[in-house]
Amino acid sequence: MAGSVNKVILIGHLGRDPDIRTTQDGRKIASLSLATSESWRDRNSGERKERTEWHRIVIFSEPLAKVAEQFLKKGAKVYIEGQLQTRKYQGNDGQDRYTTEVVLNGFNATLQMLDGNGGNRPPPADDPGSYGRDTSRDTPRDIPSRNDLDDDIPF
Amino acid sequence: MAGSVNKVILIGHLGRDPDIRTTQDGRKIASLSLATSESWRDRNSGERKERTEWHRIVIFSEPLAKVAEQFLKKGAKVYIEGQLQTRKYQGNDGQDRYTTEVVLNGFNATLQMLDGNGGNRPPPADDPGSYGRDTSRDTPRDIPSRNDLDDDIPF
Amino acid sequence: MAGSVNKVILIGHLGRDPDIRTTQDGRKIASLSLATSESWRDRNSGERKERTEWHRIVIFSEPLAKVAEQFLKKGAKVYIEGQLQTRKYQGNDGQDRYTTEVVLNGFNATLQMLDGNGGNRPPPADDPGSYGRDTSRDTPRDIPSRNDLDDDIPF
Amino acid sequence: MAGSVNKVILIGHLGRDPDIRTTQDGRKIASLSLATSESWRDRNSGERKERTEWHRIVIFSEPLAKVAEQFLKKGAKVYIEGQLQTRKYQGNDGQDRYTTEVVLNGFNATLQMLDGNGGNRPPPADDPGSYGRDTSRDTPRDIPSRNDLDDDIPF
DNA sequence: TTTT
DNA sequence: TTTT
Repeated sequence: MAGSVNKVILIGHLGRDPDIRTTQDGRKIASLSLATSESWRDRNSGERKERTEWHRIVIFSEPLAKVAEQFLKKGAKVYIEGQLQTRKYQGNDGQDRYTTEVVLNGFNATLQMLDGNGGNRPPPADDPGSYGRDTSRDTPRDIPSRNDLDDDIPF
Repeated sequence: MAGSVNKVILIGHLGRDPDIRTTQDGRKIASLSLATSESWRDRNSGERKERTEWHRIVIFSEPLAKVAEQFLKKGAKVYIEGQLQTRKYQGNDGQDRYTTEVVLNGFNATLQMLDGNGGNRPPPADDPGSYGRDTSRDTPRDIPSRNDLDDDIPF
Repeated sequence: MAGSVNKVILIGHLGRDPDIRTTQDGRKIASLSLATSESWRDRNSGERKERTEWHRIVIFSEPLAKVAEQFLKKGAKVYIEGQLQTRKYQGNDGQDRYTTEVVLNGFNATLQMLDGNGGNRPPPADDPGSYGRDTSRDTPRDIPSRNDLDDDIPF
Repeated sequence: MAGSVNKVILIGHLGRDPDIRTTQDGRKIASLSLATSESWRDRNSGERKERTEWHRIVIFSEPLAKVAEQFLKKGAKVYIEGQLQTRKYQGNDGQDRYTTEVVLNGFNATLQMLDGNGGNRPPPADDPGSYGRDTSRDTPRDIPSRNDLDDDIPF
């Protein structure tokens, strides 16, 4: 479609260590569970409210997946730029289900660490601290089909 | 949480006319089905590929919902800024399911028409053409609980 | 710096045809003059106000520069994603001056046409209508130094 | 203009303590000097390059200006969402000059602290840590005219 | 499941 | 200098 944009920008913390998988043809894929929260004061009661949202992040970009593997850990604060994708999968009961993910496929994706050491682990000697855009895979053709994944459980 | 960001930016076309509902306490809520597409040339085959993604947009901001109701129609091209929210609902089989939506709640939300007349309808005399940020409802407290909605089907 | 982001997102109209220049080593660079406007009703007087902002866009990404050259024209509506850069130049009086530009250098840049024909010109037979991210030049090293430009007037 | 967007998203560090001024009618305005950096490896030489960009941030939104005054300090890491504005001023030589700023005017603006304590100062007892969108001033009418400022030097 |  |  002419002039389409699909962009997600998130800043939040990882709820657990990155999950790293390998496709049948040897590429690494990282999945992150990212929390964003907002808090506000209720107009009526005056009490403090907080709402946490959990996001499923899937990193198909291999350089970014490797960064996630090496440098991110539970608790890490990150900036993420990706796009929304919803995919169908079969539930355990055989029925179709859908899940929406924030996909980083290198074409348009960014991952930035916002704390010094990517979580609660002491920083490695070669910790990049920051991280640029993946420039090695930059067209959508690089998105592995879901069939490449050797998992049978959606997430 | 300190320093959290949850932002979605989309430009696409409506797949159908906006769906307008009314909460039990009389507020209007609009739902949009928005398509974004990307196309690229396959690195190997050289053939042209296209992928369309459908997004469910829910407008809790009443001014923006009214704009949607009055001015948007199937085919309209829009710019949307909102945030990601995933909510649980009961499937027909009684099981928990989840759906992820792009929510415009006035606190952080934008809706802009990018074509002259909001779709394939001739423009009304008072067509605003553009549309600013909702400034009348600007805190999360304005988000109606899902229980306010008189629907029993998620979407 | 660890975790830095520099991003500009604009939707507006071109005030004139793109200006195309060629560097000494043969690369094309396009400059755009882009208007964004906002309108609102004054809280006190109740009258309608409008403010237009002009942005100087510089496209170092050669694929995007070619798209600008071929398909954009005065009046075209575009979506632009780039980054802020301020550079120093010598005024006619020999004094230092500064100008801030929105730079599209392929590393992080997007240009999307939002109207069918890129302005008031009838669309060419091969009008792409839309336009993807530049993926051929995707690191900052591709930014031509200003000395490459064969102009002596800043803009 | 129909469907216009003017948005800047920055993550960087403050180069100095915020500068707080007061308008003639008593409103606070904060100015920040914010650095963003990018680094990459040169394609030819293979050496590591870094480029730092300095941004002038002007916070007209009074709640956000107060947050800046109370909680930000040289070295603080912040997320900023604002819009581009270029204004004319008179140089010391009487000639017109222009400066481009990232303006946070409450209508569309966000300021988030990304480190615990807003810089190198120990966190105060009531440090908010994070900070929501200004919702008390949300229309452009709140932008003080530049004439309100009691400065005669642009920055 | 994170974080403040 | 654009656009509505």
